[in-house]
Amino acid sequence: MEHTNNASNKQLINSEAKAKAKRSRSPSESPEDRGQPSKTTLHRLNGLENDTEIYGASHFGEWGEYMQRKRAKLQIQNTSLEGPSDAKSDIFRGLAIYINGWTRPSVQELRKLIVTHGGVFQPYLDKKSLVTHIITCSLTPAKIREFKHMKVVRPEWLVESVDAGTLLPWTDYIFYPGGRAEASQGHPVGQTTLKPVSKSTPPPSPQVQVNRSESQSPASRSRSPSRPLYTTDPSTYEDAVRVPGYAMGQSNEMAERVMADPQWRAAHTSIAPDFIEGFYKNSRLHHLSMWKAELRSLVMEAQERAEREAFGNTQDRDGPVVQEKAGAQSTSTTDVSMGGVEFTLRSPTKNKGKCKAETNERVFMHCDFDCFFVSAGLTTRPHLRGKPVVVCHSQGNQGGASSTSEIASSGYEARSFGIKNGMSLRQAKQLCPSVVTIPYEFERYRDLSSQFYTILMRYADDLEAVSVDEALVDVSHGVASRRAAAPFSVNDYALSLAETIREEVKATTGCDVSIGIAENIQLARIATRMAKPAGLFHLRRDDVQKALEPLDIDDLHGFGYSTREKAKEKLGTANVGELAKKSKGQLCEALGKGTGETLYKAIRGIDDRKLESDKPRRSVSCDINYGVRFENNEQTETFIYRMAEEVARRMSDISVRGRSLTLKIMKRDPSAPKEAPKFLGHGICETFNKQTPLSSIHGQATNDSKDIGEHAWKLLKSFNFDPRELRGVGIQIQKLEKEGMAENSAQARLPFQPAFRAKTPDKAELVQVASGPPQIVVQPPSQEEILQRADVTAGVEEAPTHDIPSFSQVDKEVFDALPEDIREELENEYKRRSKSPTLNVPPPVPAERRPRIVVKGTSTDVKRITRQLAPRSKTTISPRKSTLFAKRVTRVGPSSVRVAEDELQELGIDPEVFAALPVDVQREQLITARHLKNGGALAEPKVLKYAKRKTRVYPKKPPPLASHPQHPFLKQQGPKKGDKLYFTRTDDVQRVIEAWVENFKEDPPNQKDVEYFSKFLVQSAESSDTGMEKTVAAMRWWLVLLRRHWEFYEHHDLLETEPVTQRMTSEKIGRAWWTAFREVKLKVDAIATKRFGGTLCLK
DNA sequence: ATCCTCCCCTAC
DNA sequence: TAAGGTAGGGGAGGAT
Ligand SMILES: Nc1ccn([C@H]2C[C@H](O)[C@@H](COP(=O)(O)OP(=O)(O)OP(=O)(O)O)O2)c(=O)n1
Ligand SMILES: [Mg+2]
Repeated sequence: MEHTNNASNKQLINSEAKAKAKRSRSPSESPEDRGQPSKTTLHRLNGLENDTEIYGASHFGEWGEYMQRKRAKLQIQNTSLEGPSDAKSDIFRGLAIYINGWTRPSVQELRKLIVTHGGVFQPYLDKKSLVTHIITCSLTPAKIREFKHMKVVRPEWLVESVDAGTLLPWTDYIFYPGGRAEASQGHPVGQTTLKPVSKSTPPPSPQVQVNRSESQSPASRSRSPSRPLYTTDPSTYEDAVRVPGYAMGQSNEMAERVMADPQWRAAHTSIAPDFIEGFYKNSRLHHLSMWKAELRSLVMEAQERAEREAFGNTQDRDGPVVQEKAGAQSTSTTDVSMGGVEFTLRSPTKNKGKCKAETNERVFMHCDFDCFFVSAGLTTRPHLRGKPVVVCHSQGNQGGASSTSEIASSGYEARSFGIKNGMSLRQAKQLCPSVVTIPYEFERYRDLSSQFYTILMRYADDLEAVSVDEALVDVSHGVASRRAAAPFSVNDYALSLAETIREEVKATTGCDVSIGIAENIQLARIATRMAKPAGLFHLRRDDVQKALEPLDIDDLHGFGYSTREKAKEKLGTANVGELAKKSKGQLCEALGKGTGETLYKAIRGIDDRKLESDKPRRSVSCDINYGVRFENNEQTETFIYRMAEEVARRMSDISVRGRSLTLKIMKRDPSAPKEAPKFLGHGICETFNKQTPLSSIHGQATNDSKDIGEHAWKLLKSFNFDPRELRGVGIQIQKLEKEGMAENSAQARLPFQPAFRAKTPDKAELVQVASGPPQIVVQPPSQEEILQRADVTAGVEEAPTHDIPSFSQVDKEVFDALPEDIREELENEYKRRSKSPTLNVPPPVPAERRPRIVVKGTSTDVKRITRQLAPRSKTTISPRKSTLFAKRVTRVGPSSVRVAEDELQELGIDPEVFAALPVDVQREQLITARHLKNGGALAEPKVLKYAKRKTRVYPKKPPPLASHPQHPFLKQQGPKKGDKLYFTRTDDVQRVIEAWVENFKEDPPNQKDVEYFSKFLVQSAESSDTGMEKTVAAMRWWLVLLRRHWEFYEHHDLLETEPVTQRMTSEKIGRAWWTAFREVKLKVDAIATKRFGGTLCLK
C-alpha cells in the first residue's frame, strides 16, 4: 500500500517532467549548435582533435552556417506557431527556455509568453547547449542534482518581466527547492544553502568571457555551504565549454611519441599476435553487442522452457531440436559472457500475450538502468557519489586532458556539465575539469545485468532484451493479476508493479533503474525518458498528445539524425507536433513508405511493433576498425586469418554455418592524415565491401576458419590496396544454417569431382553439393516444430499456392497441443473457410504427383508451413493480417529458381538437395553446372553487388558517436597533391595493372572498383609529371590487357556506356571495362591537354 | 509483384 | 596512452 502511494506520488511528480532529448548527440554539435563566435578558438584550443571535431572544424563553414540557418528556422517556426502577428516584444530575445514539469502558469501559457516575446521555447533538456534557463515550480531530488549547475528560475520571472515590459534579472527569481518564493530556506536533499547570486545580467551572451577560476571546479564549489544552488552564468554548459582548455596542448604527446616507435607498434597494433584478444577484452561496444546476443538467446531459452512446460506431452517426440545455446560457453572461463545463466519466465505460454482474448490492453514497461556503467562502478565507490563521474579507459592521470578515450557512461552530475556518453575524455575535461573517471568493470556489469533480468523475468509475460541495461517487458498479465488480487486498492496497478520492480532491482543491485510504462513500446520508451533519473512514469493515452508534441522525431526510438534532417529538408520541420499535420502520403514521400507509415503512427502514439524475443540470428560478424596498422601483405593476411578464426569460433559457439561472406574494408581516405587524430583510430576512411558465396571445399555451408580466411583474404587481395592504408577489417557471414541437423541421411552427390576445381576453384566449389542433407533448419520455434510433426503435406504447384493443410489432415493430438492462441487462430481460419466455400482453396496435391517445378523450401515442411501461415497477400488466406507467425518467421516466402527436375537430373543435381538451398545459391549452382556442361562457354552471369549511391541533400554531419565504424559523411574532399598513391610507389606498374585486370576477370568489378581504379589513374596523372608518366604507362598496359581479354568489344558501341549492374556477364564486364577505359582516357587527355597541350598516345 | 542485394541508418 | 562492435530494419533498384 505504501509503495503504491509512493508510486502515485512519483507519477504525479514525473508526469510533469518533460521528455528529454536523445542521449547521445555529437559532442561537436554543442559548440557549433550554439554558433558561438568562439568556435574557431575552441578548435584551436583543442589542438589535435578527434574525428568529429576535425570534421566540425574542417567543414566548419558549411556546417556552422547550416546550424545558424537551422537555428534561425527554429525560431521562425516557434514564432510562426503563434502567428507572427502575435509577436509582442523582444524582451526574451536570446533566451532558450526549458520548462520542467508542472508549472503555473501552465507550460502552454509560458510557452506562448516566451515565444511571443522573442524567446525560444526549448522542449528538450539535453539539447542543453541551447537551454539558457530552466523554469520550474518543483523539482525531484534527482532533478535537483541534475540541474545543479544550471539556471533554474521560477515562472514569475517570465510573467513579471512581461508585465514590466523588460527583462528582469533572473537571479531575483531563482528557484529554491525547499523554500517557496523567497531565497533563503534550506531544502531537503542535503543541498547547499541558497543565496542569491551576485551577478544579475540574465542571459549570458555567447561572448561572455569565462572567469577561469570561477568556472573551473563547479563540483567542489557545490560543496561549499553558502553557495547558491544554481551557480552564476559561467558554469552553465555553454560557458563551461568555453573554459579554456588547460593542458590542451598538442594531442597526447605520450601517445604520439609512442606511435612513432616501431617496437611499440609491433606490440600494440593489429600486427601484435594477441591484438584481437586484447582488443575485444577491452572493447565496451563489443561487450555490449555480445551481451545483447547472449541475453536474447537466454530469454529465448527461458521461453522455450516455459512453453515446453506447458506442452510437455508433445515435446521431444522426434528428438531434440537444436537450439542456439546462450552465452558462448566454449570461450574461456575468464570471460565476461553470460554463459551459464538461466532465466525463468514468470509464467507459461498462455500468458505470453498473444491471446486475442486479453489482447485489448497491453501494458509495456521499458526498464533501463540509470547511467549504468557509472552506477555499477559507484556501488563499490560510494565516496564518489555526488561527483561528476564517468567511465572510460583513460584514468586521466597525466595527459588526461588531451585523452581521446571515449566515455562510455557519464553520471548525472557529469551530465549537468554537458558531458555525454560517447564523448572523448578531453571534451569532458573541457566541460568539467574536475571530472572523475572510473574504470570499466565488465564482470560487474554482467552480474548486475543478470540479476536485473532475473527479476524482470519473474514479472514478464514476454520480454525483449534490448541491451545489457535495458529491457522491454510485457506485463499485461502481471498488472491484471495485481488488480484482481487487490481490487480498488490502488489507482495505478502498472505503476505499483513498476515500483515493486524498481525497488527490487535497487535492493538487489544497488543501482537505480527508471521505468517507463505505456500501452506500446514506443510510448514506453518515451515514458522512460520522462522517468529518468531514478523514477517511474506511466504515459497514459490522455497525455500522449501532450507528451509527444514538443518532441523532434529523433526523440522517437528508431529515428535519428538522418531521418530528422530529411524531414526538415522535405517537410520543413522535424517537430512531432508539426508533423502531425502532414498527411501520411507526405511522410511516406519524404521518408519512404515503411518509415513514413511508422512515423505517421508513432506521432499519434500508435506502435504496432511486437516484442521481439525469439528471432533467430541471421548473421555473425567480427569487425575491427581500431588499431589496424599494417606494413605489408603478410601481416595483413595473418590478421585476416586471425579474424577468420574469431568469426569461426563465434559461429561454432552457436552451431551455425554460413553460405555467404562479406568482407568490409576501411581504407584511409587519401586526404586524411596518415595517423588518425584519435589514438589508433581509423580516421576518415573510404569503405569497400565485397560479398562472395562461402563454402567448404565440399560446397557446403561452413564455419571452418580456414574456409572463411581463404575467402576473406581472396576478397581483400582483389582490392589491391596498399596494406599500409588499411584502417579496418570486418568479416560478416550470412545465410546461416543450423549445424548438426543430421549429417546422417543419405544424399546424392553431384558427379563433379574435385579435379574440376583446378582452374576456377571458387566456382567449382560451388558446384559441389552437400554430401549431407539440406541443412536449412532455421531454429524452428516450438509451434512450428509441432506443426511439422503434424505430418502435413501441402501441395506445391507450378505457381506455388500455399495454404494451411486441410483440417482433416491435421493430427488432432498435435493440434490440441498447440498454444491456445495459435489453435484459436487456426480454428478461426478453418471456420471461416467452411463458411465461405467460394474461397479458392486448392486441394492438396498428393506427394507423388508433385509437379516438376522445384520450389525452394527447407528439407522439412517447416518452412512451407510457416510460410503458409505467415501473413500474405490476398489469394488464399484471410485478408485479416495473421499475427500467427509474423514475428517468428524470419524468412517468409522462399522464392525459387524455376527449373525442370529433368534438367536438374541431367546436370547431376539432386532436386531435393537443390530445393533446400537459398535461392541465390541455387542460381549459382545452376549457372555453374550449365556452364560446365556447355564446356565452359562464356556468358555465365556472375553475382555482383552494387547499389547506386543516393545523393544526400541535407548537410553532412558525422554520426553522433565516434564509435561508428565509419563516418559516412564528409568523404568528398578530393585528393590533394602529394598524396601518395599505391601504384606510384610501385615500380612495377605493369604488374599492378595486370593483377587488377586479371583479378576482375575472375571476380568482376563493382562500381566502386571501377571508380576507384579510374580515380587512381586520374589522380596520378594530376599529381605530377612523374605521375602522369606512370598513368600513361599503366594505361598502355591496360589497353594491352583489354585487347587481350576483350578485344572484340573495343569498338563495340562506342557511344554506349556499359553500366556496372548487379549481374554481369563476361560480355558486360568487358564492355564495362572498355567504358571505364575510355572515360579515364578522356579525363587524362584533358589533363594532358592542359598541361602539355596534347593528348595521350598509347601506342 | 516479389525477391534479392547493397547500402544506409539506428541502437546500445 | 586506448581498446571506434555488431545486428537488424528498411529503401532503392535490378533480377526474376
Ligand atoms: N555511446 C555509448 C552509449 C552507451 N554505452 C554503454 C554504457 C552505458 O552505461 C550503457 C547503457 O547505455 P544507456 O544509453 O542506457 O546510457 P546510460 O545507462 O549510461 O544512461 P541513461 O540510461 O541513464 O541515460 O551502454 C557505451 O558504452 N557507449
Ligand atoms: Mg541506461
